[in-house]
Amino acid sequence: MTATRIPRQPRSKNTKTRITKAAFTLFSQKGIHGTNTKEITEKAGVATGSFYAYYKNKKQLLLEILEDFLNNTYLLIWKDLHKYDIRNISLDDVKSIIENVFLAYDVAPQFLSQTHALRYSDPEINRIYERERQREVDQILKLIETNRDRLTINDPFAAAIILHNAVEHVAHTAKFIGSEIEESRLINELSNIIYYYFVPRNNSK
Amino acid sequence: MTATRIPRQPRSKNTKTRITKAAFTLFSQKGIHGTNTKEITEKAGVATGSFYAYYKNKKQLLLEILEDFLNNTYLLIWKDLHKYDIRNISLDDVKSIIENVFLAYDVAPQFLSQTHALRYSDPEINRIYERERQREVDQILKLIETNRDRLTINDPFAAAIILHNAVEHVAHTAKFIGSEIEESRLINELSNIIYYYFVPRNNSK
Amino acid sequence: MTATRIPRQPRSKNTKTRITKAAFTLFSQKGIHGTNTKEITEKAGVATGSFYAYYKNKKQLLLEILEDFLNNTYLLIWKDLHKYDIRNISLDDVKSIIENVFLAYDVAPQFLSQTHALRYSDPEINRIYERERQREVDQILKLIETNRDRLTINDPFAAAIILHNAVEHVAHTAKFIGSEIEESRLINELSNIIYYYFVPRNNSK
Amino acid sequence: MTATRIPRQPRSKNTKTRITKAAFTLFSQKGIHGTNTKEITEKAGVATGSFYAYYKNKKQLLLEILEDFLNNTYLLIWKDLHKYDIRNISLDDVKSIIENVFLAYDVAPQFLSQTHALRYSDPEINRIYERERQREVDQILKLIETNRDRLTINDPFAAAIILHNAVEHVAHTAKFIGSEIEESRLINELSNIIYYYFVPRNNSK
DNA sequence: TATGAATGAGCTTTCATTCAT
DNA sequence: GATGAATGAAAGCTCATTCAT
Repeated sequence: MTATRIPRQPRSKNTKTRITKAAFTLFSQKGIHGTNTKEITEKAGVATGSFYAYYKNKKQLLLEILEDFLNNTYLLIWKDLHKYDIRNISLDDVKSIIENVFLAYDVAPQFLSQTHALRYSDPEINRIYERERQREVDQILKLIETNRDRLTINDPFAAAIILHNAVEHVAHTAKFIGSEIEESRLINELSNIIYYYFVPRNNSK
Repeated sequence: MTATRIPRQPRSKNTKTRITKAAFTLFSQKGIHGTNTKEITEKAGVATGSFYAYYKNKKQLLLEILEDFLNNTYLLIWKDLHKYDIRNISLDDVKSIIENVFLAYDVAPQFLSQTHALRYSDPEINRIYERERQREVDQILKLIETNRDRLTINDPFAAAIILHNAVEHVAHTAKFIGSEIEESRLINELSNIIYYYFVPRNNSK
Repeated sequence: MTATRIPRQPRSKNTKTRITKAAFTLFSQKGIHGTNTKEITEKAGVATGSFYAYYKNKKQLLLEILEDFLNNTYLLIWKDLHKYDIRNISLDDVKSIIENVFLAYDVAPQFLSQTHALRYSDPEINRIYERERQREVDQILKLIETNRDRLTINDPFAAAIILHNAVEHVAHTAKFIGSEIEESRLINELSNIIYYYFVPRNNSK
Repeated sequence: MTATRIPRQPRSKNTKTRITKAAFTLFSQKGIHGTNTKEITEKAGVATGSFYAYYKNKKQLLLEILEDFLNNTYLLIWKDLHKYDIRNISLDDVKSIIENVFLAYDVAPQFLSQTHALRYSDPEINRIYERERQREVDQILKLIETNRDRLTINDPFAAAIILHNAVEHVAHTAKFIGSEIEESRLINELSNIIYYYFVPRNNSK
């Protein structure tokens, strides 16, 4: 009924930005459920009403922030995948790709963790993440398909899903679940697994 | 002030069990945040007050249920890992292990998904999951260590973490994230990746 | 979803009664729109939550109070109409009937006025009032029908509606709209109009 | 602080008119309480701030609209009453007067219904309606007084109030309360009642 | 004069938890 | 042990009104 305001003047652009930034920070720090609108507006230095002028409700704010984040930041890591020439791909190339994914998690680890957590209980959050995941899987798939004749991969689509999933979640685990092991060791070994999956080594140990 | 009641008589044991079962079902169906105590006690056919006789609060209920579930059901899948003789391990053995993990997720997929989602915002939930994860990683690690000399694995601990993570999350993804691909294809390809990581194939394509 | 509580214990019977009474008073004094739930619960000396244990919302409270009031108090005035023997009805009988209606308005004039005002903007309030109105019109209609052959009334149903309406609203007007004239004068003259409608007087002035 | 603006230039006259018209329509459609200032200014195609340039607040807008409406539209029906020569008044004359009142309710039935509803909770609204009512009652009273010696009316003032009230509310009821009976039947019978009150019929049935 | 972004008091409603019985 | 009525802090959201531009 009440249409949300579309900022036209610099003043209000500022207001919306301040709300978004405050929400981003608080969601990361205290969790989505742990943050209420009052806290957001207070941190943003803005009135309660302004919040609802720009966002229909808390949920819509979250969806917008997440979508922006994934589009602007997250995707970038996987986007350049097609640049690699799989015929000459080296172990270091693989390592470099994986390192980039790990780095992506450093941009806003808390926020990613908080929203990721909601995938399984919130269909709308999931939808946004899924769209992104499929884009990323597609990048991997294209890389495989391009050189399929040179690879011993039976099911490229399944492989793409699994590889994406593995890299993604190992990074995720490394960042959020304890610190029993250094990241570099995980990156190294994951690189090995993937590299030797693409480029079988000789059994001549 | 009132210490949490430890059920001794059959009648109250029944009460606690009924609360636990009702909560498990509702948490799975409606999510943790989506379930309130009134619903739990109503479904359990028990008075509101009884809830607090057995549980300090809603959170403690969740922790207890989760811990029980992981101990009694979840762990079982990985427990028998040491039975495998890695010298003679076949692709089908690997597939069988992975299939078991996938099966585990069928026991209570909704509940797992709901609680898993809270790992990243709730340290106590995370602690319980972490303990479990470490136990499972240990099983894999033992398997590797036993045959280390026969394998080309540089960093067994890192490998164990990654392998566990990959299997775990591919299963997770298969169950909860859309159904763009049949599980069997994921299981097959994941088995390939892991098997050929352990048992390098000849490069003689 | 949350079923409203049906009071079983004396303690809670008391609570519901206190809410109802407080609401009745406040609605009368400050108007329906002018009264909020906080005021009601405060006046009732009851917690906010208790309100919603007994009533789904403010609207439902109003409907219940109104329905009770009309059933228990309001109807009574018209109920005994059939006792009158129209063949021997006197001007004083008519006057007595009208006086009773006027008296009915003294029981809770403010509340009647407030709810009456909502008939035209609220279909549910109107439905309740309409049911009552039709019952009352029926009483008048029965009285007319019984003696139709002795009366010069062309359209008894229309007449019943009009007579009911006139008595009702003259009483209403007398109570709520200024005090430019004494009630007794209105009662007297209204009695005349109705009496001479039933019992035509001679034109021999 | 800022005095309410009195429109002098055509442009602003237009603005005020547009606000008034939009408000009239919305009040009629959605009720007074159901319409907010944003909706009004949006429908008027005017900025929020402009509203407060012309009206102190929402209430004042309503009062002005109502007063205008009663002065310009409503009163007209009763205004010509003195034209009737009561010595030769016919049943059709009475019917014609009543029909006019009924017609008046067709001009803006929703608006009348919405504002009428507020009489009993809002003294200022009531004041406006009362002034109007007294003007109308005066018209009837004059008609009676002019021919008092020819009539059998004991208390002309009371009679005027009652007659006005009856006509008014039967029309009101006919328009807003269900449709269990055709208007024409109500008009006919009401005309009978009033006509035979003025011009007693012979008892020679 | 006109604009529309910003304000914030105020409202309804929920629900984990307590406690008298 | 069990009951369920009562609690009240806290949350989300609305909207009449103000005021800088």
